[in-house]
Amino acid sequence: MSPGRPATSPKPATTGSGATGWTRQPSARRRKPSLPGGSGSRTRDIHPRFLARSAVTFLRRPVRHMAEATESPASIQQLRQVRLDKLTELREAGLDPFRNRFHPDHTSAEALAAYREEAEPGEGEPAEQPRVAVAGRIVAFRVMGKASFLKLLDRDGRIQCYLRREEIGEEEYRRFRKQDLGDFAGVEGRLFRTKTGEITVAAERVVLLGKSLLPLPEKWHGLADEEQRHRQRYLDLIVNEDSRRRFFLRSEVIREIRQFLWERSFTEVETPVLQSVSGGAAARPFTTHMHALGTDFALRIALELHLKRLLVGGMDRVYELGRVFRNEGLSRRHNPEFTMLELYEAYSDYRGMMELVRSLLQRVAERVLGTTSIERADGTVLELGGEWAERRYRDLIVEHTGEPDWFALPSAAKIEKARALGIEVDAEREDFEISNQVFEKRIEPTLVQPTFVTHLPKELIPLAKTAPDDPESAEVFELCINGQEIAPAYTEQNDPLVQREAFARQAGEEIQRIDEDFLEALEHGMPPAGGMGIGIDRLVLLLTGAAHIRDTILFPPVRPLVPAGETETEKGADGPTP
RNA sequence: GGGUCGAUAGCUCAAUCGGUAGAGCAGUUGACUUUUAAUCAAUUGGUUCAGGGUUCGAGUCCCUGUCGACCCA
Repeated sequence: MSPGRPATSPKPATTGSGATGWTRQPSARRRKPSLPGGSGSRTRDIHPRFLARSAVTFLRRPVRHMAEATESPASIQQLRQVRLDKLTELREAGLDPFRNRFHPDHTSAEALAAYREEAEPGEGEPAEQPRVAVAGRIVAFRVMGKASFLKLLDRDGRIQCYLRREEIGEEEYRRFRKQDLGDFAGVEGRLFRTKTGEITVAAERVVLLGKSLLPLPEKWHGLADEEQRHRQRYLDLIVNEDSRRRFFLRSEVIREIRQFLWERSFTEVETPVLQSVSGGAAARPFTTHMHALGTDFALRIALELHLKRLLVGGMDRVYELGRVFRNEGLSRRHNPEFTMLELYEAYSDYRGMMELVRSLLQRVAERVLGTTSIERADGTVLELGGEWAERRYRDLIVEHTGEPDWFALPSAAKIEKARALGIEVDAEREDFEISNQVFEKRIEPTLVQPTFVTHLPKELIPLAKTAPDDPESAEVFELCINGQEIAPAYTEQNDPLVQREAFARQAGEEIQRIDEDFLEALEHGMPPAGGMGIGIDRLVLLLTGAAHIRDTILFPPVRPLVPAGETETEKGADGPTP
């Protein structure tokens, strides 16, 4: 009986016909019978999990299909088999398809820059161009009879190489024509300019450095499937130039930030990711268990409380650039795991932070993009240069609600007004929460050019000092750019008694979540300070105009690929979360 | 959680009214010594996400499920 196939199948298996080696003997029949061949070992030696999207569909199938693994993606197995055969041929010819030693002395960009324009041939002067050794992945391969062109991709980009049979020898040339897209190769030769003007390496030697067994995605359209781009980011990086550039840029942004803070005498530190009380922000933490101490821990949701302990300890200018975790929703602008910069400067305040964040962002944009003007996809230009606007939170609310006495209105009137603005507010909300809904939904999206929004209601910000000129407000700002919050900054609260009260108000019933250890640190005395945070992922989003925060994260979270039926136990073990 | 849309060859995508599942790239074979999305000729490759239903006949219509994208909460 044909396994897994109903007896009434419209395509009855043709018995025996699949027993020959299907990869080497493509027969004349146009349509293969249902089983690709009896060579189970050939298809079983790679788990289908590794076979791109076919893995997704394969693994979602009912378990009974697992028995028929040999029936799984035939075509990709054939492509792979062809490359395996080439690998064997190479080895039989005494060549190592994964050889170790090749030392490129130029990257692609360095090689292109090394070309000497003044040594162009003509004028009776023979071309005398530098000899270079480059290495990379073959991403284009054009064979034209006795000569071939190929393009190598390395960290700087692409460089073209030109191979002539006459130059590298018949045997070597024949071998090289068997090279596949995706293989790594090293090329040595002199630079020249082709008649279409491209600077190219005229190969004198070509070395295979690493064979690839699986095909690259399509060269022109790249990899389009969003999920696959995240699961197999390495493929995305190879074929999608935008993505490649964005991640190198992200690294440069971080380097410039470190450099800037170094110049301003900040000390970089690392504080614990695992914390017994995760504070410093209002967010649901991820929880875990430490066996050694027999205690539950939470992953940090902010860096703040530990960095302030360091202010107490005398590290006057301190920062951390690290991952924080918030067990909340995923969206275009939110990822549960993200990278944050937090810095604290003793004897500074929110005004000092304004100067610092503006200098920092202007410097980063200038160094990384070469300009402080950023054009969005819709044509709007974000201008980071010059001075930035400064608005009070209350003034913005009054302006946008058209209600001069907004803050004097009773709750019911506020809710009614908010609903009239199309904001859903439930009746249980406190007054400051209603106002903040208006701010987040209606005002923030309008703040496209850099704007410091200052004097937020102090209920929102328990870790900042009260503004001397406005007892209802905290002495803070939120920097908004491109319609979203980029950086909050405070004049930090250093009065331990006021801090304790604010924590108690915020914690309400959950009094056990107050970080007593932090309060004790404050009681030893903390210098006055300004503090600030910047979401690095959002900053990269802003600088690159990426559509989604996931596009700024190399490996964003994805649902694990697990064969159907294996997830049940895990679900059971974890239990439902309240 | 709700709504909308989607899943077809390794990749990017077609498939008219429900009537023989196709193309380009990649692969294979051949031609070609300055190409560049090289070109030309031939050719391999399919569980149309899964399960059920309607029908003489389903990639297409209906139901259920899985996964994903977007919008909303």
